Parts: sequence; structure tokens; C-alpha cells
Amino acid sequence: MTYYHEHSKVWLSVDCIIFGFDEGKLKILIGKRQMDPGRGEWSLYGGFVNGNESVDDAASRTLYELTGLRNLYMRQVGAFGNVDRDPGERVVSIAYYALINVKDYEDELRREHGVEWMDINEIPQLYSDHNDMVRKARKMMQQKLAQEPVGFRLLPSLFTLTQLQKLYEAVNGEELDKRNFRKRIKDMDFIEKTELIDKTGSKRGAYLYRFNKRVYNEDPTFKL
Amino acid sequence: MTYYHEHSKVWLSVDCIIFGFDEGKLKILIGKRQMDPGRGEWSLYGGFVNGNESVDDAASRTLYELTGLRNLYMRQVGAFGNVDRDPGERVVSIAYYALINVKDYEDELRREHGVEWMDINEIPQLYSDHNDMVRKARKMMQQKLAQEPVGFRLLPSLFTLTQLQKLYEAVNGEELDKRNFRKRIKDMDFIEKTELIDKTGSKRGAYLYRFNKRVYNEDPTFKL
DNA sequence: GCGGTAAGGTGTAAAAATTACACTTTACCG
DNA sequence: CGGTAAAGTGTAATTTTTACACCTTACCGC
Repeated sequence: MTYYHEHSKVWLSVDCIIFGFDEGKLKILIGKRQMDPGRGEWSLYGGFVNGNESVDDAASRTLYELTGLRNLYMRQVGAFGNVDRDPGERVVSIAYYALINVKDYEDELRREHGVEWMDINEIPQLYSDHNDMVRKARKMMQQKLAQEPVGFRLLPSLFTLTQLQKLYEAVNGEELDKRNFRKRIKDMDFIEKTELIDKTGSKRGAYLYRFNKRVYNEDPTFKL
Repeated sequence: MTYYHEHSKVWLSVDCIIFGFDEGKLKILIGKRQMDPGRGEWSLYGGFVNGNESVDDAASRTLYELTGLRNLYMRQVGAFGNVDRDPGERVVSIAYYALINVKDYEDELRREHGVEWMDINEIPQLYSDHNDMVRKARKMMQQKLAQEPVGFRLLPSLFTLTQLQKLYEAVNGEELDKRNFRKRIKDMDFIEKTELIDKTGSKRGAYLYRFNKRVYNEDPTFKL
């Protein structure tokens, strides 16, 4: 029947660290567990890996269940496999982080799932080893954003330079010089200025910019 | 009995990408599979995760089985979970990379396990998704070596500056300027010059250096 | 014992990247 | 029509990075 019968099987789950950027703050989605074990504790949103899907697919599906969004930017954080990480059974979990534009997430769907946006710097104690997952995800995401232009996934497709700057400040936890920041952006051909103006953020209004993936792919150089 | 009974369990394995530095080249340990499925194909060394051990522990144990060495520098690469990655059964594998000093590995033990050192740039096609694991491990390891002084794990505890430079050249696949390299090393207080001289590499002999972990921990700053 | 050889070891100047820093413009609001 | 609050803009100093060539040393073989 099998080559491996002498070894024991485990349950596999996925847990999602979903990053959003709102009100100038970096946030993630967490909710209170609605099932045992750990009912009532703050927790990441997760799910189980089915027999007929890859682990990546399970993560995509779980993200879709929660947000109604597909093709999110998503990366694996790693496997968390301490023996007693789940109080009841042996469950190994693969953590993934995802970047979403908060505005794309319908608030009703969010409430249905009982999750909310919480400031990354004010995360309470979470179920099991979820705090470890969040820490590692944040570190990886921070590094990724410094090396590749994926921060746009956290913003609307049109954004102002101030928004972009605030995003990077929130992610890295440090303020940036406005002029130096804008100088760097100007050097990146794949960040295109449009003729559109956003007036929600100021009386004067600010030019809206857009990320041009095609241009980036021609010369994928990025460093902030 | 369980909360999760409606989901299916999977086998969990670990696979090891073991890096070594020898003859000026970066190498990893691979061997020909001695069991089905995939008998005879080149493969990473791996093993199964037991019910009573964490995934990290399984990796440590597997590394110990193969090398006889404990407390190796080891980091998780990630979970590989395509449905059909194992031809027979559903097996999800967690890959780890490790850094070892080739001289610490007894050659007899190596031969017993039927593994050999292969140049990282000449890795043949490997069993299943092992080439993906190697690629990702190499990228992660490369990045780690640029950010933290862990390259020493690939060298004897006493090493010459030329050895160290060759190591970084092999890891990054590019030559470095000798004077600039040595200038940088001199700025790192935790790389200590000893009075000992190595005469195996040249007629003149070269000073041996040593990594001082304590000094590094006092001021953990590193950038190559 | 001496000339060849092959790796060890050393400093400086030019170029590039990064940082620090302050005032004007604009349009809404009361 | 004055106050306000965010948008937008350039330059000089500093630091970091790069490029580059020659002398030293000890062994080896003749």
C-alpha cells in the first residue's frame, strides 16, 4: 500500500498574516477564535490543507474564503511544527503572508468572518504560536518591500507620493526625508505620474502616481 | 477524539541542503536514492518527521544521522507541498539548509550514507522538487551570509583572509578586490587576527584569523 | 646560494551614493 | 482675504564605494 507506513501522519493547516495599510498604519487581520481549542482567543485566520490541493493552493483558497479576493500577493513564511503547538492534536501549520489593499476588502465580508484590522504594533497575545508567525512574517515582508516594488499591493492602484512615503515609514518604523524620498522615486521609471489629482488628502491636491509593471519588468531594479 | 477529523492527514518529511566549502568551491551533499520511489535518482538527504518531535528537531536529527554532527547552523527553507511531489503518497516536505565545515565530516560516515559533495553550480537533476529546494536554499543562504557573519560555519575555526575571501566569492559567484575586502574585514572587531600562521596555502604563510562570537554579540553589526 | 615562483600583504585618490536641510505654492475654509 | 495645512522643489557636505599596482616573503629547484 505505501512506502512510508511506519511513520505517523499529521494534520496540516495554513495560517494567514494579511497585511493592510490604513490611516497611515500597517495592520493585519485577526479575529477571535470561534472554535475549540482556543475559543475566544485572538488568532490569525487559517484553514486546513485538503488532500487534493497543494499547500500554496490551500493558502490561496483560505485567503479567498476570508477576503473574496484572488491573486493576492502572497508568500510563504514557513512551517511551524512544534509538537504541542496545537493543544489537542498534532497539527503543523504553514504560515503565509499576503498584501492587500484595504479598500478592496468589503467590510461586510470582514465582519461576517469576525476579523478586524489591528495595528501591527499593538498585536495582543495570540493563539498558540501565532505571534511567532506574525513576527517572522513582518520581518520577511519588511525585507521584501526593501528589495522589490510590492508595496503597491497595499495601496490603491493610484496613489500619491505622500501615501507611498507614509507606507514605507509605517513598514520600516522610521521617518523618511520627503525630498530624498521623492528624489528616489523620480529615478524609478516604473512609478508613473498621472495627470490625475487627489484632493482628499489636502486642499491643494496631489498628483496621483501609478506602478507600471511592464516597465518594471524591462529593468527590474529597485532599492529604497 | 479530535476536532479535525473531517480533514486528511499527510506525511511530513524534512530534506536537507547541506552546504560545505571545499577546494574553493561551494558544495552541497547529495546522494543516489536507495529506496523507492525514485531509486537511483540524485537526491537530497532527508527523513520523516516523527510524532514525538518538532519539525526542527526532525531536521536536527536527520542532520545528525547523516553527519554525526550536532548544533549545526541550520535554517528552515520552507515547506514544499505540491500534491504530486511524491509519486506515491501525499508527502509534504520541509526543507532546511545547514552550514558545515567539510573537515568536520568524517569521510567514512559520508561514504556509508552514499552521499558526496557536489559543486553547487553543477547540480544534476534531482528527485522530485529537490532542485527547487536547492535554489531557494541557496538564495536564502546567500542573503544570510551578506547580513550576518555565519560564513565562518563553513570554515575551520582558524582561517586565513584568503580563504574567507574565496568563500564569499564562491557564495556570491563574483570576484572581490583583495584590498577592499581586507579593508572591510579590518573594520570588524570580531574577526581577530591570531599569531598563528598557516603555511599550507603558500610558501610565505598567512596569518590565521578567528571569529569571536562574544565580541560580535556586543555590537552585532555586519555588512559585506 | 640564488633566481624563479606564487601567495601574502598594503594605501590612496576618484567617483558615487547618501544625508541634511528650508522655503514657496496652492486651494480651501471661516 | 488671512490662516492653514499639505504639496512640491535643489544644493552642498559627508560618507561610502570603487578602482588600481607594487613590494614582501619563503620555499623550491637548479
